[in-house]
Amino acid sequence: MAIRRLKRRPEFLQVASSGQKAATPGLVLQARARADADPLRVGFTASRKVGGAVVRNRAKRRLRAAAEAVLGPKGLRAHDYVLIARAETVRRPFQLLLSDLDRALERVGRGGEGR
RNA sequence: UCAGACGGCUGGACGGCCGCGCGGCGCCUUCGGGCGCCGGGAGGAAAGUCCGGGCUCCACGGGAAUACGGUGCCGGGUAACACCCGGCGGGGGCGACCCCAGGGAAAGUGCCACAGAAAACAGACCGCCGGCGCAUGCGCCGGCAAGGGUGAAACGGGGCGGUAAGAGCGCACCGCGGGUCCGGCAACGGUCCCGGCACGGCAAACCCCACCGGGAGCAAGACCGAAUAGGGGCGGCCGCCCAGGGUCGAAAGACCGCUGGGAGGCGCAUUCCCGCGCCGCCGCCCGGGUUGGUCGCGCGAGGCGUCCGGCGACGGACGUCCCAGAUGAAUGGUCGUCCCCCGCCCAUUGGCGGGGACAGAACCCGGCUUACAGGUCGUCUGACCCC
Repeated sequence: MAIRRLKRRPEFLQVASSGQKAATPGLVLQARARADADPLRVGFTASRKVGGAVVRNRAKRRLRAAAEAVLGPKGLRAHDYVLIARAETVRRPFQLLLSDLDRALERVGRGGEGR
């Protein structure tokens, strides 16, 4: 299934300022509930701190693959998620990266309004 | 076999599962799109953005001079270059080869740290030689610049003669300068003759000479498209000088940018000469397009192969292929097997763990520069061994 992407800078800023946040060794997750009932949306961020262009692209691709696997079945409708890459994102074994995202999603969901 | 020089190629392989974006075809569609099949989807540097072009828009009238920037041995290659090839000159290496910003220093200005006596019209610290005086090694006077010392560099080099000691003072050689002739398209090289040391170095110091050069860049630019500003048209108001015209007036004159010209200001890199364009305020209408979308946007100085010309860079002919096109930015994620490297354990097989370089297209080409684990091929050089 195709997940809608966040693309505009204002959309990212909105999630960062008004959403919730959970940090794990492999990634940082930000989440925000929207008023409408549209499907969930997701965005990816990898700053210069992570590495050069090659490393940042690879980090985004791994986060995208993890989002397909975890957010697809478990993500909430009408939510915006932003996954932020860290230095570990590229080196972390993939199974651990998946469980990182799983736990982060749980922690964020507990604080929010739920389904 | 070892050591080395130069040039080229390559940049992990295979498979399973799950994906991304592009194109084509087919089907479906609520016209937003969806599904299926097929095809192709990162680099040698895609990097730095340092040169040269294509392309696009802007500026674009001519001449002279100036300024600014760049290039700098010669010949060739090329669309072009600061690139490449072949030479020349200088330097390094036993050699294969490598390195050089390599025009002009008798046009002028300037600089040459430290050290050293002295750093550029020469001069004399230690010294050398002669004379005089005496307390025989010092003082004074004169001659000298070969020797020592300093330095990146010391007013030709070292040799013979010569001399009190010395000095191109004399001689031959080398260097330097001028000329003749020969070879070469040329840079330049060589022969012979003459001169008799005059002309230190630095031009990546200013400078001089020769040649070249509009500006900005795909966020260029075009189209579709709410609002604002600028632009065009109409109406009104204001404005320096001259001429024409118009209105009012009997006239004097007054008024009117309606027409032409001038002055002034601004622009065309600067200056000069000629030349060209534009010219303030308010209202209404037309129109205008930031974000967004579409195009630009990949058939090209194109790749590969064969043959021909050329020492080579490269050129030509024929055949053949179509080969990324994203825009919060696709070209992948993951697992397994194998390959290579490293560490540890057993140390024969083997086992465990870790690692696999530099790096990601953004309009496109030609170069340069920088980064890079490893593998591989070819040519050549020097040593040693064998025949």
